[in-house]
Amino acid sequence: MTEKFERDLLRGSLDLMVLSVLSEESQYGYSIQKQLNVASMGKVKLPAGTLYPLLHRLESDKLIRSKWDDSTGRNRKWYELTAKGKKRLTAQANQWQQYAECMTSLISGLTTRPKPTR
Amino acid sequence: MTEKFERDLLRGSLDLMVLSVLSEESQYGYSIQKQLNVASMGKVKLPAGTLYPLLHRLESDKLIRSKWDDSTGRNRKWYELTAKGKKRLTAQANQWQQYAECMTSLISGLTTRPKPTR
DNA sequence: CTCTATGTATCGCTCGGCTATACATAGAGT
DNA sequence: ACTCTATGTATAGCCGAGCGATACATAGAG
Repeated sequence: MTEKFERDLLRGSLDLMVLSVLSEESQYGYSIQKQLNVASMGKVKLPAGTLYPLLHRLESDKLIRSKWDDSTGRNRKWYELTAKGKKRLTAQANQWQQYAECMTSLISGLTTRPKPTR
Repeated sequence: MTEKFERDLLRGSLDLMVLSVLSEESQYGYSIQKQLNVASMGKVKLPAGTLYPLLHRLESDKLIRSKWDDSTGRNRKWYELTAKGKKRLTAQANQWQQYAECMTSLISGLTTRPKPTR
């Protein structure tokens, strides 16, 4: 039934996904994981081995910044977007839109493409 | 201006792209390359080092089959979809559609998501 | 007291995209 | 003739990301 997306499908958009869920407010790793799962209706289940290295990479790229905070009971590492991260998010989202249009026309317009030189 | 898509964005859909352009008729590597470039308005430029190994992989997976033919003047390796390849194309296309919807709602619906447990 | 969910982290494998390189032919321009 | 570009296919090797496995710690439920 509703199985997960194949691993490589997500390859190019995991950054964008994570930046997206961080765009509204601070989140910690585990909440990002859960939220993406819910938002995708169970089709995106980021393994911890994917998520945390990804967050570390985004942070070392200065797209997000982190802060440990246990004032909510649990000691969690909260992430938020930097200014650079917000710009990146917009740019990535726009690029993804173009990419999606491109793919859609490719998939649906199978009968209207030019033929190879014979 | 119109720059190429970032490498990883395509990572998960190159197979689908190639299968798509092969869905109508036989093509050879170079024509696939050109056609994807045109169809994407210059944003997809598959390097030969990407394209040919990809085609070999698809062939060893029995999704396409090849045949050398120089009856058109140039000796080219023509590829066509196998039955398995056609099924895969349909499945991949469907999965991509779902993925696209998921991503779109994620990107555009930034204000309507649930909040993390505080 | 145990079991599950929560929460973060890293090692190492795998696999695919890409650069560089190689080689061959057709056609156009000088 | 010669050169240059486009056409055409192929592979070696590097690089980087996703992920399974593993580790460790705490909260809450039963």
